[in-house]
Amino acid sequence: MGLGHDETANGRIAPHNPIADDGDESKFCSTCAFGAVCVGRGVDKIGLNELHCLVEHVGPYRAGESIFRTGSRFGAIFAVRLGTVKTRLVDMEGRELILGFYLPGELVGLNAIHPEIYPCDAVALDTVEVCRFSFPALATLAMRLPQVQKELFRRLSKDIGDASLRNQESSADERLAAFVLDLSARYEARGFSGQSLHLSMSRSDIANYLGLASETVSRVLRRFQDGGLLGVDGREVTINDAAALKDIAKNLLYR
Amino acid sequence: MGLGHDETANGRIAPHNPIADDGDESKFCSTCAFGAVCVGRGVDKIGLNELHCLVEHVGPYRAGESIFRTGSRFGAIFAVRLGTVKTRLVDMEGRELILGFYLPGELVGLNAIHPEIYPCDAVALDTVEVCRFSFPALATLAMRLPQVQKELFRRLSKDIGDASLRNQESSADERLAAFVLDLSARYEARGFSGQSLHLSMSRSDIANYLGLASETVSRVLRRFQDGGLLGVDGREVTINDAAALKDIAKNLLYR
DNA sequence: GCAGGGTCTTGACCAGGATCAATGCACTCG
DNA sequence: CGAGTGCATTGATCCTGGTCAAGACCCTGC
Repeated sequence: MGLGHDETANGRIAPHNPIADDGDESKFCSTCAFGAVCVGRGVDKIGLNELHCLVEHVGPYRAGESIFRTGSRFGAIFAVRLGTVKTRLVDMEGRELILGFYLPGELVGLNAIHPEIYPCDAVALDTVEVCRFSFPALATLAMRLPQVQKELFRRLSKDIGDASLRNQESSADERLAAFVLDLSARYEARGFSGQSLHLSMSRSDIANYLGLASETVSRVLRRFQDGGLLGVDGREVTINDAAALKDIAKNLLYR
Repeated sequence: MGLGHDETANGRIAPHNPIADDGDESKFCSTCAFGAVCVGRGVDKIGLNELHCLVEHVGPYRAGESIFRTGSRFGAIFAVRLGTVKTRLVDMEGRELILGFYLPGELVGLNAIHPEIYPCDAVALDTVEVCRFSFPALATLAMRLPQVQKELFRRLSKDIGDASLRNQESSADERLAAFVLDLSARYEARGFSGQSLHLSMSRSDIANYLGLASETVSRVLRRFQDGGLLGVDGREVTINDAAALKDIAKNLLYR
């Protein structure tokens, strides 16, 4: 904890990767998925303490390591504290299907409640630390604290909406514009810069997630750069014309 | 209630459309989304009664009528009792995006918990009756009955998994094979025939849902029929070679 | 019966993006 | 330092499935 930098798998320093710092519990909670429950919405001190007792800090994981694996028994959900996590399936031909990317403060593993085993892998894209919430304990707590139950319902419901919106068929340009704006908004929601962002994932991860070929991702980013919409330098992206991007992505955005 | 047939908007009789009959409460519950909670899993009599008290029967709706509309305040989730419901967005250019189809026994509206307004329309595809569950009441009940809470978590979680699987990029053949098999399995899970099924939705609804053109749906169905995989007669479909279909759809199925 | 309006089907053509292939680039390690 | 590796970029070609257009089929209502 309190790492001042992001050390990637190959040891290089990537200072842009934001951290949900919990050196100060209240600051941590302000960026965490359950922050609203703990801090903002009138949960009493006892409930707050119980939630904190229930949390277990895990990590760090290095890039490529798994937080959980497909098929293992579901026991907990995870809030990302540091780094970026992707979730993925691997089909029998060994092809990967990326389900989502999770930034600091976001919750991973909600899709495992139903099957009671994790239906996907959760893999660190860079150095990752997480908070582990035992789900049985959380559910029990939710029996007593309406705010906790409500927040769980909300989070689950939101993920349904987000996932089903992604089903819209759309062009490569729309998808990429929406992808960048979505990342930007999520960083901003946690108090980080939404203007310039670091993509922790490879082009082929992005492509896979968006249902495109990685070559297409390259080409579209290039086109956006040439058109002055984005600045692209490897995995560093700056948004230069958010309005134009929003216009391109408009059909994928309103949620 | 207890309608012995399905009367569509134009008055024609379509005897194949299954019904989640609740003339007998216990039979109804056996096909309903909450059946497992009420009947199968050790909820005490009091809890069962409370759940039944909370249910409100609504309908019938005729084809094209809305159960709820985008933007209206979220107050309840609905279990389909009779007929088929689709959920959809309409974008500013008036184009429709179909999010899902719901058969008897399935729950509609779970994606509305988060935004607290319905994020989509729910529209009857034929004559529809539903059970209305006030969500605040249900959440309150869930505070006391672990099985109810658990079932809600499970349903929400399942919808996340289902929605994100649909994001996989795949060919028209894969999508249609998976679509038919999915419908078949869902009918079967409720005790109806999975062998021969009636499609309540138009070709263009299917196409929209699958991210295809309706012409493509026609062509692929024709090809499946010519290949002996399906029997297709308008909206009546029979599955003749489930194994072959599963092989085509294999990458979209294992969940 | 016939006209009218959906929905579905079929055909011809076209384009967006996938695939294949080559090259560049950055970093690691021997 | 130079080979090796993985990722990113760019170009050339091909194919799936979308679009446009016409016709078939079915139901309804006059």
